[in-house]
Amino acid sequence: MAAVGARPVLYHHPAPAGDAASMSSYFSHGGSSTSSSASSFSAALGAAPAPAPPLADQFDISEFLFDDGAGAAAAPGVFSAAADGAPPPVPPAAGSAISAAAAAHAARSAAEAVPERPRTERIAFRTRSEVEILDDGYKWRKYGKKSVKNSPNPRNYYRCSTEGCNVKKRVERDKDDPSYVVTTYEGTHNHVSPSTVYYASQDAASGRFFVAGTQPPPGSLN
DNA sequence: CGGCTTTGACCGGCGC
DNA sequence: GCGCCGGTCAAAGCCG
Repeated sequence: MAAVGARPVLYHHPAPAGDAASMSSYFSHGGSSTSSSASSFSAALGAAPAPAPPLADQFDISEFLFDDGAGAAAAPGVFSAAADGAPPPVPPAAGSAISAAAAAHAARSAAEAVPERPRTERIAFRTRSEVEILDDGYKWRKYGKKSVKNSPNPRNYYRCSTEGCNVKKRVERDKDDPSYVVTTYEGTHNHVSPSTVYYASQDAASGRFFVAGTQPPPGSLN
């Protein structure tokens, strides 16, 4: 249930066993700086632009940190094609669904004159959660754990366990507020989530993103 | 029995 | 050149 693989397509897992995370919260898109104007990305499933849902106590994405080391100033297509080396067979539907937001992001990045960077997409967000394993619909295998210098909390390393998919994620507790979990995704899945896909769309007037439904929004096809 | 987690070792990059 | 640090590997153990 969270935005995965640096794209505003939300995956909802039907039955998260044990953890409280259904992607019913909303989150902010804070541009390239970690905590600035966290105002432009709000997602609400189905209807209203969402006051805090009942589950917010357990799962609440409070900050959406776009930490793309990806050179996102390139073409809008980078979001679906930029995984290390091998162009992933992203389904057309997903590709088009992300284009609107990708374009918006690319435009923003271009305006900031991002210098060349390695082509690895990275996206980080902070969630308020008791559990560190957020069920985002993908299957992750843990491959490492490390205590890092600037944090009293260990950092856990996960890799997507789908064959051929080398997306990684790091999970660690916020050193300032242990009730928050900082999750960093790196790379792009070259397969679809086994769960339902929700497509994001952007409101032209407010610039806000929202979940448009389970089919590509009409205006999102470039 | 297969897949996953755990955990210490190892390695490469970077700063001093 | 050296030491530190973050990231990954891989063997062993655990669990369903």
